[in-house]
Amino acid sequence: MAQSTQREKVAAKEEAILDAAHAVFSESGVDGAKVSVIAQRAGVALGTIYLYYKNKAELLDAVVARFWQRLTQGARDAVSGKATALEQIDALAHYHLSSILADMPFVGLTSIVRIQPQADSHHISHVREYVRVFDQIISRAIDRGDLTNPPPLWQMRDLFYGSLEYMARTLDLNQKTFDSSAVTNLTRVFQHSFFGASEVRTTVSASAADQILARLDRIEAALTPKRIGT
Amino acid sequence: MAQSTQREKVAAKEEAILDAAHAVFSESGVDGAKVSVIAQRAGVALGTIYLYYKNKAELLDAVVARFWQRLTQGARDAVSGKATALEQIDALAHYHLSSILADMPFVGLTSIVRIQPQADSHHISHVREYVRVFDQIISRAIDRGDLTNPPPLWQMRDLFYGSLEYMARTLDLNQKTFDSSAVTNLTRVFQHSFFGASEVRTTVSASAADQILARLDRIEAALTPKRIGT
DNA sequence: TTGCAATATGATCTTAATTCATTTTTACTG
DNA sequence: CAGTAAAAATGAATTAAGATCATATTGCAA
Repeated sequence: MAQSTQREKVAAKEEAILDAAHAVFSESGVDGAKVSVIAQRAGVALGTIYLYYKNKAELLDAVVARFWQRLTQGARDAVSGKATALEQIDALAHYHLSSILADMPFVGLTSIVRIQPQADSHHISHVREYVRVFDQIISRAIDRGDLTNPPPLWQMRDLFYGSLEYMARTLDLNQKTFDSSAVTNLTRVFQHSFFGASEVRTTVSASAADQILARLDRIEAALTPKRIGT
Repeated sequence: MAQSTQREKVAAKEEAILDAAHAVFSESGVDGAKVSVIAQRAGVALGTIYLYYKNKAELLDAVVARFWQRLTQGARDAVSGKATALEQIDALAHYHLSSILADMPFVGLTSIVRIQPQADSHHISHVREYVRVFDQIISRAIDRGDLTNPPPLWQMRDLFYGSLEYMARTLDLNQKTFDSSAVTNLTRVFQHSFFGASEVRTTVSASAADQILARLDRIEAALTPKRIGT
């Protein structure tokens, strides 16, 4: 700890406690994690933990909160470069799956937080913030008219995150690493079920090329006055 | 307890303990549940619990095991009357969603069991048995040739159960009861993404077409000031 | 350097899981 | 039906871990 100000020292210690707690919770589960071990790992005395967090449950809350915050930031970054809704969905799915896979033991824990009768309002608001990344992608696509006759947003959201969490569990259980086919297929589901206009599904694919050509013609025509940069 | 034989008495007492445990775990969560309260609720002395189960964790395991067994039986019954794969999927989704909704506080708990380092092999095998109902529907459909070029079974399975669990959580969170549109839309996703639309994926180089479409989307997005008609 | 407020410590307290010596019930025998 | 040995049940005592708090240490300003 080579911090100058007191504030920095305190912040660093808080970080150390959260890091230790994250590790110990991941290794031993919530019940198995001993506060004394967390304290030891963080290089502070047992009582110090209770200076920063009221009890074990609040410590877990803090670790979970930090987890969601980081995840949210990462998700925004992952999506930012992509143009179309489907590309964004694909990028988000890729990011989400690889992120939770990288932290599986901890992710298993987070569902626990929900159980605590009180105080999960924090938790919920963090999750809300996180899934807003997805919601915005879809909302924009709907505004743009990309989705014809879409189901309620929450159903698409639950389909997306529910599928990915379960896939992550399966991959983890089978000692597999990231599987890009899972992401591709999920994106494809979105494409076929929600994005693809009803005609794409009903009429035959043979006309796909014709459709594309027709659309290119339309775009080209629309572009003639204007110019597109690289 | 008006049982005649000793065996029946013991079985009845075991049932009573499991019932009490199920209730108390649901009400208070795993940590909050006191074994003494469970014992009281079951009408036995504290020590008696430990005659039937080695510790609290094993008691939870037993409750969870019974939960999965009942769920499996119910799922088989729910599917048995239906003829086509899509009807069976719809019936299973309906059954699964309403079942876990009816027992949400407990369902939240079950994910915990996975955390315990040891002994979840039981748990996993129960879950495997349960999801076999789904797997068989899909396998038969594949054999029958209903699915052309399907994704791996586990991905469809995780999509199915993951979506439903998340939908259940959302409904529960919003104090909603069963929502049949959620089931309908999930079934529709299966129909459009896996069952129908065989040509789309098989014939035309799907990836190439997708890439072109994605690029068109990007171009179209870049044109946002100008609107392109259909 | 001194004094004081902010921090940190870990022995102590408390609560709840688990054990086990004792009691009660059951089932069998003469 | 009494006697009795095994099985089942009990709850006081033990143990483990979370939480508290009186005391000690540190950082900072005058």
